[in-house]
Amino acid sequence: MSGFQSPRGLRDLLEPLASAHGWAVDRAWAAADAAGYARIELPFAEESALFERAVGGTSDIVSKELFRLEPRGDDAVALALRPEATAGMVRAYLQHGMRSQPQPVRLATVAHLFRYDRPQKGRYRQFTQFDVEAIGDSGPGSDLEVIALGAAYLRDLGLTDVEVHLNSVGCATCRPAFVALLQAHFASIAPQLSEVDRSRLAANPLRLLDSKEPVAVAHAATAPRITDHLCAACASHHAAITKGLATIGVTVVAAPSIVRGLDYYTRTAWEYLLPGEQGQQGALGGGGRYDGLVELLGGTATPAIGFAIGIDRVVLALEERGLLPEHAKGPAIVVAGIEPESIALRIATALELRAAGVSARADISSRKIGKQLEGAVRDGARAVIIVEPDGRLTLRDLTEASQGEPAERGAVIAAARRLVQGKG
RNA sequence: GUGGCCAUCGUUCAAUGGUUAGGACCGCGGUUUGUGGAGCCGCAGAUGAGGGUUCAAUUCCCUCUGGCCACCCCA
Repeated sequence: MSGFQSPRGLRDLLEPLASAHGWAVDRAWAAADAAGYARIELPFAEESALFERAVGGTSDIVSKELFRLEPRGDDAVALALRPEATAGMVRAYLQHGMRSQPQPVRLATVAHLFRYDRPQKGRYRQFTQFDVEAIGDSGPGSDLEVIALGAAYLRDLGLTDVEVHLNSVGCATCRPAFVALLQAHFASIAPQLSEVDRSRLAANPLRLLDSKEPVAVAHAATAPRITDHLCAACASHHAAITKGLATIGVTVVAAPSIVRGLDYYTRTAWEYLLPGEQGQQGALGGGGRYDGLVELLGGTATPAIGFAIGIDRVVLALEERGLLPEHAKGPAIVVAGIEPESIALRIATALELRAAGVSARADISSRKIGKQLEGAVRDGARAVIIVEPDGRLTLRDLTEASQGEPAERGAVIAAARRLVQGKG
């Protein structure tokens, strides 16, 4: 053993997970392309201050989970690895003057993110998100479009029973009154609340709704629901979304416990969950409307909405359900040879096969031909091409256990191609 | 960041305060020398790291590292 191992929370993806992960990422880009969302690739690091502003300096994500980079030389600004993608998205929107494009600006990315968190299954220090944002539209249409896009992505991967757990967190007009109402509801049992919950009661009462403490959970059941206390504008927005999702055919579950801690979040908040395995790994993804963020980062007031779906969790869910796509096996053709001197010729032949669109690899060993055949079988190859001492080639069909006569290169390669492609 | 469980070949299991830590799978080689996954034979490969207790530790204790679970939070 080498003595080195991957650092905590940072893992290697081996097959078949590596292929599955890549597949889920490819499908994410494809889903974005198909919906007319522009691809954007963002840097892995940004100014720390961007995250402190966008995510909130007191949030866990910034206060204890940020991977801060050691400053070097005369760097003017402190940098950090990105813990989420939205901040960079909005930064890019502002930096590149996208407000002069038709609104909303539709952007999508697949981002590798970093959080200095305590790892668990489905939670790693480096993870990947499919991130979609529609910036510049305040109507319920952009909510519907974005929510449906995420749900369709998950459904198309095979997670056909995704549920959208939906809530509204109101706006600056209606939320303060509701928070006060909520505070009053919990104040009556304050002495029985746990210490964390009591501090939440003072600092962020909405969080009481998703507390895990039994006392708070019990009391939350009878708590007022924000969706019953929205202002007229928020209420009609929320109603339009609920109705629209029904039309679109998305399974919706009302989820009054979905809350967001920061002021710039407004109205729609949702999570993508799978029934049956809710809990431990949390949601597959989540999204929300953040009408206050662009302005917070220095732009003019601009409404926006987006979601992030955790690719790692998606792959985990697919794996647990046996829905991972069969990953590509070995090459269709293995080029073997009788004599060690033929190794270069074997490789040249494999190259030619690939150029002809047939996956192939050469057996580069000096093993006996029997061992080479055995290796080809184990690799799942369809056929073997044997390089004869005279340089001619013999095609052997491994499925039929039949073998042709030695022939010239072009003819054998063409035959191999027919064999492989004919099989489909 | 808090609490808890865990750690033996690449994988999966076994064993013990005391000779060379055992099996299976995988890998490699052989099976008489140019044709297939079996069988048979053989080879390689581990006590995560560092301390401590002890005549003796893989086994008991501590620290570290890593994994998992719950919390926190989130994807």
